[in-house]
Amino acid sequence: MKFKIEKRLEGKLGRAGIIETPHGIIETPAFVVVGTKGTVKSVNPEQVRDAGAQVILANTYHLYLQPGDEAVKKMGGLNKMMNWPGPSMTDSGGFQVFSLGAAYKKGISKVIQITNPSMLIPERFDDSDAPRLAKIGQDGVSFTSHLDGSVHYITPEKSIQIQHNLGADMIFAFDECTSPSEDFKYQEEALERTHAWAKRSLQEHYKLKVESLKSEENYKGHSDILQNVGMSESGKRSFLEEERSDGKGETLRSFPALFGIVQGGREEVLRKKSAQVISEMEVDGQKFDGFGIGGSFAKEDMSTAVKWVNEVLPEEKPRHLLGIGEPEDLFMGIEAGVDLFDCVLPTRLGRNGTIYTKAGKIHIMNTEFRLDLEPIERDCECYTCKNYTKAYLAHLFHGKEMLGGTLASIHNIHFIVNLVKKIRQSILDGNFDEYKNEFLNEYSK
RNA sequence: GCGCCGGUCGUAUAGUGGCAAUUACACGAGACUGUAAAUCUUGCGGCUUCGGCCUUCGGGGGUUCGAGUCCCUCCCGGCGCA
Repeated sequence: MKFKIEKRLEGKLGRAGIIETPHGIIETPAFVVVGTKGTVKSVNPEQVRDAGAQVILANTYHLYLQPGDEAVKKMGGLNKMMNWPGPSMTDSGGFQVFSLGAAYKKGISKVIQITNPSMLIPERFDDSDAPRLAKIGQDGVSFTSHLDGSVHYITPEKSIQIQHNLGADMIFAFDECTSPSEDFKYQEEALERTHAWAKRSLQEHYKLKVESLKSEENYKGHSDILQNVGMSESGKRSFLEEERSDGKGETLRSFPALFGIVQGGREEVLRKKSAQVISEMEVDGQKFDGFGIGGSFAKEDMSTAVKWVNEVLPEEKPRHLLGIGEPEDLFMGIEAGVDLFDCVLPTRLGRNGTIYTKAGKIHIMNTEFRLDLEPIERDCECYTCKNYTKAYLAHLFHGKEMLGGTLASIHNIHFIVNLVKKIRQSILDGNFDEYKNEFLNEYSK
């Protein structure tokens, strides 16, 4: 994986760039479409592509449970299995430490409304005996499968092994996503754990790289490279510069790029420390290829937290703001130097009948749309808008027809992916602020 | 004509003396941010100062402190016998 910055936002952290992966390039900033179980729910890869998506993200935990990472490997890896030709990523399972752990059955998620102050009580609310499917152990996390109740212990090493088997282009270190309602002491404790796990993730990643290079199948024809294995540090470093060419412009061997994850809750000290530690972390000269910014946020905190982190992270590597995706958040993140976003909202909202428009979100099942013969947006270029009316979509949803969720998801993916593309273009054209104001004025009026 | 069964919120249902009345669907509104999610919450007789108040279980009458529930009668529907 390579990353190149093309243009910066004057006086700000934002930038537009290009990531190169074995499955093609990603023009950044970019929105990554989520396909947790190796499928973007309700839409096929061609529809995802046609909606403008460049890259998708699947989940380690879910694919490990079903069908199993070995099965995915046998099917030729994530991309081949799901017939997705473009760049791909996998999340590490770190979010499930939170969603199936501290957040389990509590109705809390990535972004917490500060309007509920009880969410932000200063002392840690000890509910460790509350029912949860994920429990943090000595050196990993034990998960009780939501599918069949079986228990699985996931360590950083295990997460990386699974992700190597899944074979995405970009993978993430195993981390602990914390809730903003945790107190400083817990955030600090969790952060140390995340850092220790990051180190182990990096170690395991490096180890698997070396093993893979040493293996028979990779040996063939590449003895020159392998002679370096086990030799000097500089030698190791040189062959580990992945995606080397054999002189004919072909990639010899591609490894996933590993992203380290910054945590630290809403604490400035912890966020900055984390960005520092993660960006400097190395194993035998190997560092993280990019960075994830994780954690559950209070909406009001998100912008400052992202800025704290991106001021510290090295600018020559890509940054991914994990799980974030409302339009306002995208402008905020891009302005603050984020290159990649992923979020389930376009597809989840779509399936549940909420549709993005430039004038805000609409509930397609509301009475007012039952006889509305207009497309969702007259000037939208997506398949849904070019071919169907709101009345028909409303009918599909009322009738519980699967196509409703599909068409709404296609539009929502198109809407969000292309919003980010337009923001990127505004950076290149030098009119980011104008575009931002113009869009947000109409969107939130 | 006689006998039996039945008529409850849009629909289908629960309810056999304390009931503004069960459940499901439909309908209305809302939520959803590294997917336990094609899911969940909530409203669904009217008014309300949220304590209540009023009007409701085919129509009418009655028994009772109290009736969707018991009695009488009428209307409507189904089945059976003539």
